[in-house]
Amino acid sequence: MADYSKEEIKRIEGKWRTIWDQRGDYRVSNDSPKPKYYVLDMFPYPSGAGLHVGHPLGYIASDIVSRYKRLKGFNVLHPMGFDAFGLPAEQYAIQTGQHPRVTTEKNISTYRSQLSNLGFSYDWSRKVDTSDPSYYKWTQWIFMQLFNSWYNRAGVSDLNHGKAEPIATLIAHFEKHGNQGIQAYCDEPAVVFSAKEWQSFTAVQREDILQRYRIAYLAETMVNWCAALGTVLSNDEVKDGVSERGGYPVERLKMLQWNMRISAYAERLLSGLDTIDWPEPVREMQKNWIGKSVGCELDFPLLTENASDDQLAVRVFTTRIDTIYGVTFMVIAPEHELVEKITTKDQRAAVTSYVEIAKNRSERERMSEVKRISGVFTGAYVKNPFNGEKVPVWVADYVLAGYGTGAVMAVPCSDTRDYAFAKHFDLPVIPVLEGPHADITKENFEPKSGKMINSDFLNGLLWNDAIEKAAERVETMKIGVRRVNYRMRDAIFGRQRYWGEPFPVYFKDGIPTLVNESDLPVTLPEIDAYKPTETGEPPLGRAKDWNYNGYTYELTTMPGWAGSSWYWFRYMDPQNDKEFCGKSAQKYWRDVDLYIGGSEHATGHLLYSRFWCKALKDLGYVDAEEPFLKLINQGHIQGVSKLAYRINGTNTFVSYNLRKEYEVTPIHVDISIVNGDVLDIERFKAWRDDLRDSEFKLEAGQYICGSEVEKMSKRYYNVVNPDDIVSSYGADTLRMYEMFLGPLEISKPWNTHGIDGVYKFLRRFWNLFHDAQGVFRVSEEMATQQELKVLHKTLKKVAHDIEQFSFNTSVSEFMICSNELNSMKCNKRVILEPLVIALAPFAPHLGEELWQLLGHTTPLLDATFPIYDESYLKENAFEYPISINGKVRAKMNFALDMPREDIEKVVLASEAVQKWTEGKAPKKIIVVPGRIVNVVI
RNA sequence: GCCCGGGUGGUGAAAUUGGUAGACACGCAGGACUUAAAAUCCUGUGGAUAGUAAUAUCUGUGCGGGUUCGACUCCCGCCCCGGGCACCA
Repeated sequence: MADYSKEEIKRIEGKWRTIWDQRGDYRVSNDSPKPKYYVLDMFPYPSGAGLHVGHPLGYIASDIVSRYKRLKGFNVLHPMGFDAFGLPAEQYAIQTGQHPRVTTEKNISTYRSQLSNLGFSYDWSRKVDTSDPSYYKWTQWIFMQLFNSWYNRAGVSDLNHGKAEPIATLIAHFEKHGNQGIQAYCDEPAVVFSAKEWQSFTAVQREDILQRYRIAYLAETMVNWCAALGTVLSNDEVKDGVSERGGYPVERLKMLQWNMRISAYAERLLSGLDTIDWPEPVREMQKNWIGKSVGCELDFPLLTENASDDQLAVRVFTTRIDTIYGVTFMVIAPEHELVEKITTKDQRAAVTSYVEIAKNRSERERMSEVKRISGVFTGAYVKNPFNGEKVPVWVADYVLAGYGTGAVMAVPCSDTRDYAFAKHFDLPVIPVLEGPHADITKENFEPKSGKMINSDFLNGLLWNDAIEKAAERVETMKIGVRRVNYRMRDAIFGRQRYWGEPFPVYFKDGIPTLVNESDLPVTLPEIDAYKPTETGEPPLGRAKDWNYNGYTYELTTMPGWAGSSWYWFRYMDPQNDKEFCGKSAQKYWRDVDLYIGGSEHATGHLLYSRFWCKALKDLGYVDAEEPFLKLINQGHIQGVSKLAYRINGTNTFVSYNLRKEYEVTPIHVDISIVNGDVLDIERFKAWRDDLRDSEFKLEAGQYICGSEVEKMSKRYYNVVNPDDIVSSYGADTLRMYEMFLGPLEISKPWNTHGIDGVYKFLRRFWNLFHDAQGVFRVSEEMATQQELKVLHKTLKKVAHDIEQFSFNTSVSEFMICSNELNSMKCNKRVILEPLVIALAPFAPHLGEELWQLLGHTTPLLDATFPIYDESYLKENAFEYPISINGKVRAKMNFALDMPREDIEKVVLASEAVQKWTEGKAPKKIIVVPGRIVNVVI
């Protein structure tokens, strides 16, 4: 007796997991004549809460694709691992003294067992763990390569391209020519030096210069310091002036920090987006983050009575050089170096106090006061180089020191911020554009519109032609150059934390120096507590006897994104202890064909990974310019929280529809003690001690809870554990149900209501193979045309849907197929066997069991996905809807190869059409073969 | 404010990309089996009107207009929801 019952499911699924494991079905070889296909999931951070039903959504999809591609004859790499360094384990360590390694290992093993319950086809022998020394050895090694390189822009026509090269080539150049003739992407060097000077520099001075060129470098930078977390955060970890994790306040501080010169790659990161198949929103986000703007940089010479100052000029960056005749004032950032120098005596007091206030205002305050206009006149004037007009210079904090030159030429007639500023301080506005949308005072204002006026040689031109012409003039006048600016800043690469990769760096006479490659990895030392030292050093400052030949190590650790910026390479060759990824593995797998994960990583992980991939390519270690060819963002499964309403100041709860009559505070109730919307009052009282004496105001004898859709989280008591679903329905049902829920990319709340439908389908499918007594039985008869048609229609749709990543419709397709076969009472092997193969990517356990019952001894994954045959789908006739004036009024059958004219004749002569046309000849008749016949009267 | 997505039954959603809107599933209603319930199976199910009925007609994809023989799909204007960016010159 084998009904597809709960017990039977448990038996089947357990059995196959064991067999897969023992037989090694999912081991992947790097040496195969088959074409490769690499399917990657964004690896999880193993949190203490374990997996909830939302996590596997993307993993299920990628597993379906992996299994499908294997059946299609590809050698598929489908690995899984853990992004194991991170803050929660460390916070937990600070509170409990428990070593983060211990917590992390425990969490990893929970995750692994939860994942294997779902029947994923991962090759676990390729598991990576970013916190394992054998892994982070190579993270450190990559850091060393980046430290030892610079970005050369020479020899490339487009200045913004170029590539990373070993630092030795730069030093060789310095020795011969100083830093002249170098086209490097670097911090503006304060000095230009000759070869002679270079040779005269001390080691410290030389290193100081090299740091300006290295791709991984140490520099004094403004950082986002989060005192509560005791660490710096990158820009993408700060949201609205508070930390993304925990929501603690963040302030701007200047600190000596490790950085990554990602800005050197801005142009390649941008143009590379056109070569990869990624969702539009992610590409947009990366484009915005990179923030390219093309314009001009030019000098406005300072006008002053003081003769010694006449060298000074204010350099501005503008994308709208065409509007230069509309400049009526100039604004520089409070932090601008010229503020000191140019402010006149009369204005000094006002300027100093303004600058003081602006500097002390935190980023957060500055953001929240975006709309407030403030600024102060410096007393200084510059000369507009185009028309010689005298232009007053103001200081205002709406101009940012960190972007462009920290100074703007204000054109109030075409820029809304400049306009607001001009209005507020009563500065003049000169219109330079004329057209229906060119008036800034009007609602329909459009800055890029109209024709130039009041602009001398530009008059009459369109704005974009004027930009071109004005830019030419700037260059011929030698007052400036065309320039491209990027909003993207270099990435901070250091944390004042314990649980991260140590830097392979020590300090020798104040010079940051790399350890020998043979001394990698630099392992995390044991320390007695995981918090900063009393003197404010990072936790690693507590380590005893931790040094490199007597020299002190760098005490910060690498940020969370270090380990995840190259992990897909490690999966290709995970055991290699000579290289981070061997050449031959690299050649075979090359890049990721399909990457599935959440869009929250759009400007973090996904950008850093592209950056490292490009840098490694420049240095000759990898072949791929882009790591992830196709990206899919799976949506998030949200939780449905249940709420009870407590009357303020009492222990009485009112039912949902009565809550408006009282002052109430909603509290989250554990969803396991709510049935539908009805609260189980006894279990509620037993749930928490403080609720034992609760009283209730009921409606219709029941307590009804409210609901809210929010993030699935322990904190809201709305977590659904996949293990629970697996134990009552089985992994196959859960897998199919999660796919059935809707399109992969869409976020949706979890509800278990529909899961029965999927379970019933699987049971019915199972029953096709079993007789009324539950004994396995298939017929060896030939299939009928009709049965073959059902089979091939299903195969065609399912294959097509999987390739389109439209898994919800493929599940529906299987249901339709099974319903049809059921009503035909078809139990023929020739029909059922191909369906088992096609269904197996979705329901691998069930598939494998039926495959075995059908008499196969080899793994199902070695089978071939059945090829559908169009000829079975061909109809010789088609039932045409006959529409009259757009409305379907009749249906008629015609052979598919029947000529249009003949169809027209028959349709016109038909009774149905005669009735509607009342005998009159129609205006027009349109026959779309295989679709519709439309009669227009 | 700017840039992306998206609005289809009671619910989750389909729609071969301009060709019978609502497939498939949940829920609901009715029926069969059963002493009864659960489970299972069958039937119906966007709305309105007419009819004992089979059925027929109208209406219907956020709102208003347009293109077309034909629009959920394309174009213009508006409303609402979700996501991202936010003084970037």
